[in-house]
Amino acid sequence: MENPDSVGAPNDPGPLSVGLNAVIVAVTEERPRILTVAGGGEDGDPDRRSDRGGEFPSGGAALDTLPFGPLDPAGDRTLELTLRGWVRERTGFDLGYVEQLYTFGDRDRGLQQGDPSRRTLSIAYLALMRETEAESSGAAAWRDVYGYLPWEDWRRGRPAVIPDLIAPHLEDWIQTAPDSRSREERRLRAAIAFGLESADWDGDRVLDRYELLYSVGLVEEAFLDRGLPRPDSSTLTLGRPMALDHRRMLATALGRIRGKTRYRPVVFELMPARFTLLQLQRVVEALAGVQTHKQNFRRLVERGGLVEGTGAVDSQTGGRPAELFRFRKEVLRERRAPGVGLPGT
Amino acid sequence: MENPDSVGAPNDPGPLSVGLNAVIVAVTEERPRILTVAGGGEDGDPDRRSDRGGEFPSGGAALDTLPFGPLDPAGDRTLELTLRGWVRERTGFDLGYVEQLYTFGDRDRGLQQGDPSRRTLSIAYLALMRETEAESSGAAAWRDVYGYLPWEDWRRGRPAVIPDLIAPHLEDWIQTAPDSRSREERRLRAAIAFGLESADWDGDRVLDRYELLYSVGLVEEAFLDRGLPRPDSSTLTLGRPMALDHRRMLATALGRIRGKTRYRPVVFELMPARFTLLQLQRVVEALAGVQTHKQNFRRLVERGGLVEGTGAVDSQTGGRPAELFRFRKEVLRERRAPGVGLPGT
DNA sequence: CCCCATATACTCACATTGAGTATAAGTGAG
DNA sequence: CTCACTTATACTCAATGTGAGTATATGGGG
Repeated sequence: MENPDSVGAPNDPGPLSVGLNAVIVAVTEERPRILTVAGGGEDGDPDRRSDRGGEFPSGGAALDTLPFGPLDPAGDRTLELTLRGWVRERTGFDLGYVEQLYTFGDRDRGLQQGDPSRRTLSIAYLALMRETEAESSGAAAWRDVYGYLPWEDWRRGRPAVIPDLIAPHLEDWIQTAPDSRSREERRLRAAIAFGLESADWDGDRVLDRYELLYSVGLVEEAFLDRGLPRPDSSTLTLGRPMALDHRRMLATALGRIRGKTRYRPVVFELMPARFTLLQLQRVVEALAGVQTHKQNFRRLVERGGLVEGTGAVDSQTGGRPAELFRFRKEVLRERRAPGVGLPGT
Repeated sequence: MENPDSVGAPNDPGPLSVGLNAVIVAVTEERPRILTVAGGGEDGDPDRRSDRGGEFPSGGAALDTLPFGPLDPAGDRTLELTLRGWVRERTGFDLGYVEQLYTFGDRDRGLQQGDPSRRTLSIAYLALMRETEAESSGAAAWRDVYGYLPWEDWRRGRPAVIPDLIAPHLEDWIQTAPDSRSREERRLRAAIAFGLESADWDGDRVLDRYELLYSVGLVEEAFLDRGLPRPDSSTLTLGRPMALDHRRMLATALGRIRGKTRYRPVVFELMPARFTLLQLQRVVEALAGVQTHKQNFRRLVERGGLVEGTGAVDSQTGGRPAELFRFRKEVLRERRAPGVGLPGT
């Protein structure tokens, strides 16, 4: 990578930069986590990252960011290889499962970077890692996904912020619609996204919810993107903010994982080679953000042919020892859409 | 758009271009169709398109291409708006439903364009249009999707090309694997993709199948991309080829539609405001590429709350008149994942 | 008025799913 | 060494959904 600035000659990067972001997910201790690096923007030059915190409007602590790497036009054959390359280079991780998520290219997504004339495209990827491989390293930190998206974790019931904070703010937003037609649109959108007014909670609509909260001004990024200072504690915002639109990327990633879990055996990318059914269940629940009936979960994965017993047992359970299972990859041949369904599928 | 070349000054487009492609889908006469334009590459300058046919290695007739538009870094606020803009400009269509599909950025996807040193990124979008709005216009043509992907249409049973041509070629490819381990991998991949060896056909795996056929050399693009001449009739290839990797984009789009139909009411984007249940069924079948049980389909959409009767009837059925239905958007509030399931869900 | 075609209603066996109850097999306290 | 406790695993049952039919309704055209 001799030309780390994405496009054009070093002295004239041109109006358009392209880079790659990675949402690297692992589940440890029943929490879904992502790999973040502190501070830094997306100027395509990782080495200048450390001294750029001052460019954030806040002037305060740098925000968490997702790992970012520039795209070298003459570099690797595929975008995915580029991603794997710089992740290995900077974190030492060899990514396993990787899939492209979405390309973010709004004109004003660069506003936080102080140069509105330049457009930065970012191709976001989702990567899944096994918890055993997920050792923290250097400046990178594993952070709880639900620290950024606290309203998404329903494992211990409906989060209190929804009725206490989100619903009232949404109601205000609905009432301030210009006309009654758009008021009804807003009401429907809010109800579907957050499961209000007799609608069911749909775990997959993570991005809808984040974008709604952004519209309503309940996430800090809504202030930052307008060049306003970071709100102090008198202004209520939800979840830990991230740099640029990285939290939107995270929301996209979580929604994708939740959806895909249902029809492709992606959870196993997050599991060690052998695991108990409870461990598997906890990982699925951590991602889905809901609890499931234990006996039915067992029936689902065992009779569904997703796993097979190994004969070995794990005695560290605190009760009766549990058999260790492994993923049965033959299931891919047997079933059209093998996944781990959850309540309400 | 004063700077149609995507990146850098007009005289120095730089090593990286970014553009948008649209897979615009409509269903007419029980066939899914896409909007194509004849010939042309992706150099970011639409005006030069007409005289570029000679750059294709074939030297023959220009290949069908998907509509393409350059990204103006200083242009519209979002990528989607850019797409809507140039589609309106050039075809007169106001797109309704639009979603981002995938970003294609392999280094060698530009080989067909004659300049391997330049990398062209393309962000592909899926757009759905109602058949009534889908009037052909100018140089654009609506083409049957299954003309490009003939193995995907199972409505009249399993396509003969699968046992006659594809399976034997795949078997050769399996046998020529370097070692027995990769032989087994190939066998599994082929079986899953094409439903061989007791595996079920999975309609959603459209992209897997296209990529497999590409690997095996059964689609013309596999020759074109290596700079070889277009194979003559003595070499068997399947389906109508497209320029660059546009057929891969089409495969991505079809897979996405098929998957999404199952859990989001996207089909209605392709239907007129009022329709009979048989019309709806035909559209769903056209996209899914399979037939369904009529009575069960009715039960599914009617009892599932997806549609509601209007009282009006259509007497052009040839038998008993059919009631006209409309989409019931309230279903979005009532059900978490309202879609049109098909056999094997 | 009868035939034909399509629409629509209803039935039935079977699989899937949500929610329990019951039993098994470890650990550690006394 | 037995009991209380914990987790694992097996089994039951009602409700719902699904695949595949049969039966009936209602138009048009000879």
